[in-house]
Amino acid sequence: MNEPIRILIADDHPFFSEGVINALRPFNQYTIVASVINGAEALAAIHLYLPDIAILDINMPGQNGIELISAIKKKWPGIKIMVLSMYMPSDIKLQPEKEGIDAYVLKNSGTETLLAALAELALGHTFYDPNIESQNHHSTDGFSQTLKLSSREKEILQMIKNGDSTKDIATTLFISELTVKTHRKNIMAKMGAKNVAELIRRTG
Amino acid sequence: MNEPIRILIADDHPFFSEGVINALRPFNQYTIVASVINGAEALAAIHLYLPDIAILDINMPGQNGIELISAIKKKWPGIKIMVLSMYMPSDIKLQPEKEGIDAYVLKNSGTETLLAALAELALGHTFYDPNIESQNHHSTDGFSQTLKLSSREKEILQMIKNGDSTKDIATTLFISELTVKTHRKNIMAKMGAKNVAELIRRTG
DNA sequence: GGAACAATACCAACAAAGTAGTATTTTTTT
DNA sequence: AAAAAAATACTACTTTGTTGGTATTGTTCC
Repeated sequence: MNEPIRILIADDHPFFSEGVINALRPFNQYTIVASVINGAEALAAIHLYLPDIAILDINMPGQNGIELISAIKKKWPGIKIMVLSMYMPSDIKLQPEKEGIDAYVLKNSGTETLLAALAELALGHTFYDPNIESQNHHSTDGFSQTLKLSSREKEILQMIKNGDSTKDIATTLFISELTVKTHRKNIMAKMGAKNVAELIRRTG
Repeated sequence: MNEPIRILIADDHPFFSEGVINALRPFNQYTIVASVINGAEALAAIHLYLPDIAILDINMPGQNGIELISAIKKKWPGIKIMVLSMYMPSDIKLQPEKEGIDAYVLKNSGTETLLAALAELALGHTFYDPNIESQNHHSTDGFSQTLKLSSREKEILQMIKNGDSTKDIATTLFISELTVKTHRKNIMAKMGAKNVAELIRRTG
């Protein structure tokens, strides 16, 4: 028998983690070395246990999941990252590799999908949940541009989501309202949203 | 030994259900009689198994969780309803009893909270997760009116959150755009929001 | 029966957001 | 150094959303 594959799981919903642990119990090629509930604990636990695979929920409170992933990949490039989430933001959906995500699985998929993803990771491959396509395909589908937002755009998106108006944003960022409008327009286009409500739906 | 308390669990995330089942396994006063993944299956399973307690996720795809609850309560008034959810919409938070909810527990609470809630239900009491208070307290705090929305307002709020425009809403509800605008205005006032983004922040 | 609430509809004025372009400068990547 | 991407700013126009009123009808609560 080979060495078991060491897995860390980070999710702020204890029952969910327990469900995953339970699902993996019969397969002794996998060992759960730690189960944590936020990003800070995840970093500490990785330092301590050096898992082969980190299973992360990217919608945890406190910090940005994407930043957590890049922090992990920076320090420990060898660790495979699996994102296990409720839904997948459309920008990530299109180029998960760029964010350092080796696999993603939807939470409403079952054990089979999780096991398939783990098996692929063990082989050094990637795995992206096929169910993700049917999740919410909106009008943008058909021709998909590079939907990745620039950091300025992400900054402004965040402010929009906070309820800041174009004027508010222009004032705090010391730029013209017109510039903010341009960013806004580009964000909308990239995310395929036609108003703020849709924008929020598509970006969590 | 008394009869075990029969529980049904409905959640569209299999791992989560497994986690709950696993957490309850050591306590043989509880039996999970069914685990389903949507509202329609829940109704069928209740008909078949007549559980004492139904644990429901109100954010399941397909149908409205609140409507599911009232459907259950209408046919089977004796069944205790526990809502187990990621977050709690602020209107429900304020008067859960009115919606027929006997207990609610946040998904990021642990086994202890779930067991406490089940114990209270078994005694015929209600239980509302205390962690819910700290979830999101925003600027409106200080003077809190009765923020309860009428059912029409809740319906329209939901459509706004879905990204529907005033015109869209008027068309689907067969009412005047002006009426929708009035509702919109009243919703904004009751929720203390000045734009759609804030509205969404305040209502999960 | 009266008071309060809910749902409907309207008006007017204004603010903000969204659509559709062009264009310049700076930064980053190749 | 050239190319590409990002950030900036502008014009002009359309649509949607927000504010602040009034008003009628029906329902529900006391």
